[in-house]
Amino acid sequence: MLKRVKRKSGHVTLSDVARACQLSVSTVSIVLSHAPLSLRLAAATRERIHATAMRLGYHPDAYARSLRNRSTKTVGVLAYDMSDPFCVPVVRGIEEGLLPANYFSLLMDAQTERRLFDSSLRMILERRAEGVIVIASWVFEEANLLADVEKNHVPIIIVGRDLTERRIPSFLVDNQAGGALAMNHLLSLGHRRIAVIRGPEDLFDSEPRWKGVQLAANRAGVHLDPRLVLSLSNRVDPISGFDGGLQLAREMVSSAPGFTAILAFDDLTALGVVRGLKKEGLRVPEDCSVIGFDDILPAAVSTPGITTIRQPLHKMGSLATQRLLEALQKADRANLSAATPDMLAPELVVRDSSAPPPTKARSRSASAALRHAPVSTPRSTPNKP
Amino acid sequence: MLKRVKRKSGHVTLSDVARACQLSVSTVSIVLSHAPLSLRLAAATRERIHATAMRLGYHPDAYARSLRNRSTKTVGVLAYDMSDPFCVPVVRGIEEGLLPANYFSLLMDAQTERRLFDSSLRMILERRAEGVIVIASWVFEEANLLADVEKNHVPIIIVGRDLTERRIPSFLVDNQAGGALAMNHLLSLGHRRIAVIRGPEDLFDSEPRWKGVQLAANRAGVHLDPRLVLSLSNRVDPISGFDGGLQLAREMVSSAPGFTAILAFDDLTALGVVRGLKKEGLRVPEDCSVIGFDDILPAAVSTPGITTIRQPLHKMGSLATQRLLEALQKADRANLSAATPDMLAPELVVRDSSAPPPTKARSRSASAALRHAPVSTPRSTPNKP
DNA sequence: TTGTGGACTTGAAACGTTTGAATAGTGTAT
DNA sequence: ATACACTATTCAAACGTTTCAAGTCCACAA
Repeated sequence: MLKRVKRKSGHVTLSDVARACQLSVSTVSIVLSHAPLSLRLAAATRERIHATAMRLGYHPDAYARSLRNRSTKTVGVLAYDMSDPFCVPVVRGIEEGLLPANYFSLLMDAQTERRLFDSSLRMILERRAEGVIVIASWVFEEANLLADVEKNHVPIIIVGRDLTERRIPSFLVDNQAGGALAMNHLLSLGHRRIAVIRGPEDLFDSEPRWKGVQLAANRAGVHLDPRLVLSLSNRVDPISGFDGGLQLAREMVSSAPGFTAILAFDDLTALGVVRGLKKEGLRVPEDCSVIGFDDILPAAVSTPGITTIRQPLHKMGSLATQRLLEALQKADRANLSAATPDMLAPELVVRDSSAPPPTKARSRSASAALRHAPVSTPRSTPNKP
Repeated sequence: MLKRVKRKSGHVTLSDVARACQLSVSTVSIVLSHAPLSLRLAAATRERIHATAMRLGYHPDAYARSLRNRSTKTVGVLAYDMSDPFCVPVVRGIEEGLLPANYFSLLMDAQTERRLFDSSLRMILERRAEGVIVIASWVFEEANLLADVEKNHVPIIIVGRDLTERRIPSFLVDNQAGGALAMNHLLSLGHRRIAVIRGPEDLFDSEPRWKGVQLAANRAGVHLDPRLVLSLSNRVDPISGFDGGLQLAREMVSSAPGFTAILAFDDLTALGVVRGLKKEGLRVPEDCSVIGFDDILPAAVSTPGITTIRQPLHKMGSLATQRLLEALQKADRANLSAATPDMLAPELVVRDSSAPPPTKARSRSASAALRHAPVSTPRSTPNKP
């Protein structure tokens, strides 16, 4: 039985090891932290110290160590909502970037709550993260905490949203290019009467994506029927897009049928659309094609697999990390700043939810189209091809 | 312009605030930490201190504070893989339990890698978490680090796996009941020729789930054709079940057709099965019903929605947290221990992937069944109903 | 004996907090 | 005047580390 001194915390400390070895704390520290001095120590002593530390289950106190070293090797990661499948690959990308640099991620989940966003950021600051990566998709208010981040000279980077207006380096997908990519895919399959479900207003991505969609349509001389352009309402939680897509798809089928494809704001919306179309008796892709955006897991594993525009989420995370680490490398720790966002190229992923439009003869959708709304006549535009 | 002393770290400290206020560090600390003594201080002073702290963007150093207070208010959460949709709700449940208690979660993602599991646990220990919750689904080796956890008197709890053999409190779903629930659902719909896809051997859940399935089948006097009982191979990553389900479903259709339902090990497997059946020209649920297990997001948003056995993931997380917090409340910090696992009741969630078996007259599946393998004759069993 | 130098080990200060004990300042009753 | 009781503020030590400067030994050369 060990004689057990009344202890404050249950943790084994350096001095516990030192006592057990009959050596000073300094010596033990030198050995266990592999300081250069340890080479000057008798090999036998080193051995004894290591053995004892292992036997007692010693683990250095990161808090004391960081205090002394003035370095925490920690990067705060503030995700807006970990239950959004969007966040997961980004976080993974960040962690994989951090690992080889021996940095450690302090992951906070804001759960789409403003209050939590603030307290998480405060936490990150208090825990002395050397840098912060924010994964933000919804438009968060001018958090005055961001000012505190700057006052404390903590470099910050944002993923998924453009905040270069505040000179914060931003990594995001090129939404406009993505919107165009999606539209062009449908056009190239031969679709002309295309419904669009735009994102909610409070989401940064909505506008540029829609712009890309319009641009591509205009360029091809395809008219977008206003009755077939609806918007999701502001989201309350990450998967509300599903219900939105389901609802809006059904509405469109009854109010303005005859479209042969739906371009949805994101994958969850697209999945909702598929469900809605099914309820209305339409098959995907035979009667109506569907395309999403993001390429999250559910899009890949549902049947039919959802054709979508992939955001390089993993890459966004790892690039942001790269950038942050570079800044941390520099001794001066100057605040990062950037004038233009880093826009990553989206990528079309063709799965089974998109196909050429039904031939008029045998499709329910196409016959409806003929009945209510003739295919718009292509117009040539001044744009280059 | 502030005169700026050459500073080691960019962080604003108590003494910065003290200097700016012309007060001592103690005074400032007393006020900013809302110590009882602060009531004895002049209101004006308090005011001045708060204002200055805010102006400078002061945030207390959690490291120094924890060091001094010997309390980190931190619980380590070690998830086996955050890209598995299984983990996300559990973590959410944990965080929601921790929040009101003013505890803070230190989330580590082991990414299904043994090496990372170890280093994450070490990290958690070094960061002086007061307790640990491990979300483990695959069988991890006798991590000797777990011994260190005990040596340091850190209570530990496991979610998703029974480790009471090592006296570690365990929260998990009652897999056997779940397996039976799934089978009974299919039976009650009228299915008699049912295929089963068992989980991989290295997954703890596989065995009890299968046992429940068998039990329910026996009780109903339904024979399970060995050709229709296949196992997933050991998983390399969380979504490998999808490919497995896809593959095995196709194999079964060609090698032993005629079944009217597939009971899949988990939701991703079920989603794979749906895809596989589709490829073989079978419709779900018209030609073949499919049931999964877990109730993860993709199961809910795919079309048809996957009928599944819901694990109360959120609840598992919050119950584990409750239990841990109770232990932390007690001053003695005795190691937790438990002799029997807490098994939570699973819940049947009926969606659109399950339906009564096709009537023989018009179904492809049924005609195949008749051709190759007649429906097994029900046998009565000695079991009670 | 007295250095001298090497090999090995330790003392002490500092990191940013908190907190019980101590100090200065100010009336007020003796 | 002195003691007393406030009020408002500060001192100093400690938490567990790391690291530089400074020990202590001891063998061996002078």
